This record gives sequence, structure tokens and C-alpha cells, in this order.
Amino acid sequence: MTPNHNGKVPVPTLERLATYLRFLIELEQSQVETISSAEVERQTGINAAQFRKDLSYFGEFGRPGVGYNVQELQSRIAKILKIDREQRLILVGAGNLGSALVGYPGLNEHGFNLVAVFDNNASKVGSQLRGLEIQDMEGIRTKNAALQARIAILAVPALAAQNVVERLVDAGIAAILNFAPVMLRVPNHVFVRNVSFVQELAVLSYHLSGDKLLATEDGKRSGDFSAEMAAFHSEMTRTN
Amino acid sequence: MTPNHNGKVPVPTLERLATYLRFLIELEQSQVETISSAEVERQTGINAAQFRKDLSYFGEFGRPGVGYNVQELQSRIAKILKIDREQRLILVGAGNLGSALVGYPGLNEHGFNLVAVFDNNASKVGSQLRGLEIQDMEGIRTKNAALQARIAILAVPALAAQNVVERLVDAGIAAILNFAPVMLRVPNHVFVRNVSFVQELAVLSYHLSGDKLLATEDGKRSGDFSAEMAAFHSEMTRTN
DNA sequence: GCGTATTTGCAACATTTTTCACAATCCTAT
DNA sequence: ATAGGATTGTGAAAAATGTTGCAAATACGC
Repeated sequence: MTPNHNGKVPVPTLERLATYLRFLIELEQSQVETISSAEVERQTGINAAQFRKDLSYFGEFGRPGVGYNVQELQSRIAKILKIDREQRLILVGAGNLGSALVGYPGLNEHGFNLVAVFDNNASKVGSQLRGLEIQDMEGIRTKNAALQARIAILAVPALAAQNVVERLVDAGIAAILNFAPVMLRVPNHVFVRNVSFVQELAVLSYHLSGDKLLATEDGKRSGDFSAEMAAFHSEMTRTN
Repeated sequence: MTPNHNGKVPVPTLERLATYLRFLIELEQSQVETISSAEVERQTGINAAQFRKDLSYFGEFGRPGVGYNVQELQSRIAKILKIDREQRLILVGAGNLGSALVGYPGLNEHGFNLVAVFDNNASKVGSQLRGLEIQDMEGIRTKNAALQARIAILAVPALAAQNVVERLVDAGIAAILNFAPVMLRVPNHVFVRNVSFVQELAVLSYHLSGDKLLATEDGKRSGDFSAEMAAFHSEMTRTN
């Protein structure tokens, strides 16, 4: 149940745990009762031994010769990630991105409950955002003492970010999902995960070949490309 | 100029490269001309040797005893990441998230140019999204042969994602920024980066302690906590 | 010019993460 | 009951990533 290891779990393991959870929920909806690590590899692309080792940080989950019970594994991973209970979030920054996040259905589906929206822009304060009133940052400490949210989504401009973070930490926030394109300075007990679209796009951009024409209207391509696509399509039709 | 190494650059290095770029642009705007790796460490938190090693994959950039020319380094990293030129993007999925991304100013600022928006929802097709007409996926191959975009942002529901991806690949897309909560199957020449908010939140959630009260209205906390916060604040005031 | 201060690039070392390999365990069929 | 096939959990090897230490290069004061 609780980690039987010395406490240090690799971050990549935690990231994959969330992937497994998503996958297991899908399986559950398809009425699959049991799954083996080999089948997980086939369907997610994650190495079977990796899957087993990731789980091994937290105890034993499967039965040799049988596999894993989908429902049980799903609920145990949810417990490990502490999303079996309600997790309250606050959002700071009601711009484009922040507004989109408020409407993202995946949050509630995974037990995350957005309980308040803050913004420093006086023209926004007081208006509604999908049922939540946008509040001034002023007094966030008192407000969050009541709300008891421990996770904040930070979607403010880069220049405002560090200042906001210090107020969030003061208000008892211990985990921050940072969309602002800056490195935040936080005390040791506070965890930050950065999300940067342009950073992701830049990594993709790097991998692009210098070639100009990857697709032509008449469908002609290089020999290598055609062969690879054929392989891809046959794999697709096999897998489905 | 071009990589003087055997071609394999660690992905973490590429991710940091994008961070350096962001940071260098900031420095440039503050009229800083030269910076040392030690100063990079101080300001970004990334180890100085890490910074030097990351750069070393692509050649020599600095002068011993002096440091790095901010402007030159900035432009060389941009070239490495291939964002010195215009990179055309297409967006698939004009829902909440997709719409927010269209309005994200950071895209243009970094040379990414969103040239088309696609959606399968007939009720959306034809309407405008910040100056771009939402188009039907039908005929995307022909349309992209003209647009010549090689990167796609995928912001469609999970169930639709794999189907859409196959059509994107067919249309010549070679890199996908995937917001759909599923693992995509793609041919080898196509690169995918996944962005999942709930996954990020889950990792944060894991790190939260079981304690209920992290902040109280009257400001009382545990001794450890107070000490750490004091250290944080003194560091903050020193750094600024 | 010469010694001293810096600071890079890189090779060697250390750590972290992934993969391999296999004994131990469990189910099924006979 | 026992044999046989499947599958887990995990120590050990391998690969990837990060850090340290230092020679070589540069600038600057004297």
C-alpha cells in the first residue's frame, strides 16, 4: 500500500504512472479485467520491464502467470498519486490560457477541482469565468486558508510570475503548475512543473529535416518514405 | 555551425536549449552583451557545466576568460533549433484548448506561424478563429501541400486522435504536439511530444504531504516550515 | 611582456534510468 | 498431484545523463 522503498521514486516513473492510470481507465471502460505487462507494452509502447519496475517502487500489484487486475491497479495507482481523493486547485491568471484551462473537462474527470480563479487585472476582477468569480490576488492568503487548496496553476505573464509565486507560497500553496515562460524560485518544500508550448515546439522543430517537400499534391515521395509508410499502415491495420 | 558530433543529442539537452534561448532573449532585451556559464547557473538554476556541455554538442560558442556573446549565442541556438526561420504550424481541433492556443502570443514571438485551423465538427467549420477560417479535415492533404506546414498541434478528443494523426501524417506532417490524452502510433519519421496537464498535476499531487493544514489564517506553522520560508525570503531579497 | 584572474571545453568520473535475465509464483489441464 | 506454460518481481548489466576537475585560452593590471 504505502511505498515499501526508501522513498526516492524517479520522476520519470511518476510521469509514467500517470500514463498507466489513463490507460487503465480506458481498459476499464472496455471491460477488460486483467492485463499483463507484455500487453501494456504492446498497447502503450512502454517497455514491459519498465512497467513492472515502476510499480515495484510501491509494492506488489500483479500475480505471476496471470497479470494485473485492471480495476485494482487503477485504484492503487490513483491512491499513490493522491488523486483518489479530491484535489483542490486554484488558477492564477484569467487570460486566454487560464480561461481555456477552466473549461478543460479532464480536470474534474481526474479528481481535480478548480475552486477559485485569481487575477490582478482590475478589469477582470468580479466577472465570471464558467461559474467562478475572478478574484483579486489581494487577500489570497486569507481566502486560501478557507479553500485549503495546495496546488496552483500559474498562467500569468512572465514578468508577473515570480511575484505571484511568492504570494502563493505564502498562502500555503505547495505545488505549482507553471505556464509562465520563466524559471521560478521557490522554497524547497514547494514543487514546480513547467509547461512550455514553445519549448515543446522547439524540440519538435529541431528534429525536422532540412527538406522542403515532405508531401506533394500528386502523392510522389521518396522510396524510403513510401516503404516506411507502408509498414506503418500495415501495423495500424494489424493493431486495430 | 552544424553539429560536429555524431548526431545523437540528448532530448534533455534540446529542452534546455529552448530554455537558454528564452533566457538569452531576455538578456538581450536588457542590453546584456556577454554572459558566463557561472552567471547562467546563478540566474536559471541550471548547472554551469551542464550548460557548457549542452552547447558542446553543437560546436564552440564561448571565449575562455570572457564568456558568451549573448546575441551570437541566441542566434546560433535559434538556428540549431531551426526556429531562426519561419516554422508553419497547423492546428487540429478548435475546442477550448485549441482556441486558446490560437491566441497565444508566444507562438509568433518565437517564429512559429499558425497558418490553418482544422476541425471535423461541421458546426464549427467556416467560422472564424482570430482571423483564421476553421476548415474541414477533408482535403487536408491537398491543402497542406500548398501550406507546407510540417508541424501540427493536435487538440482533439482522445477518441478522435489516432484517426486524425494518420491523416496528418498522410498530409506530410512530420512533428506533432499532442494534447490528446492518448499515446499516438506514428511511423518512425514522425516525432511526437505529449503535453498532458492532468499528468503534470498528478506528479505534483504525488509530492504533496498528507498533512491537511499547510496554511492557517493566523499564520502559525511548524518550526521547520517557518525556518525554510525565512531562508527562502532572504535568498529572494538577496537575488533581486 | 609577465603574472594573475577568469572562464571555456572536454575527459574522466558519478549518478540515474532503462533494459535484461531469470528464479519464484501461479493457473490449467490432465 | 503433477507437468507445462505464462507472467511477475527484482538483482545485475547496460545505457543515458549529469557533475567534477583541470589544461588551455583569454583578458587585464602592472
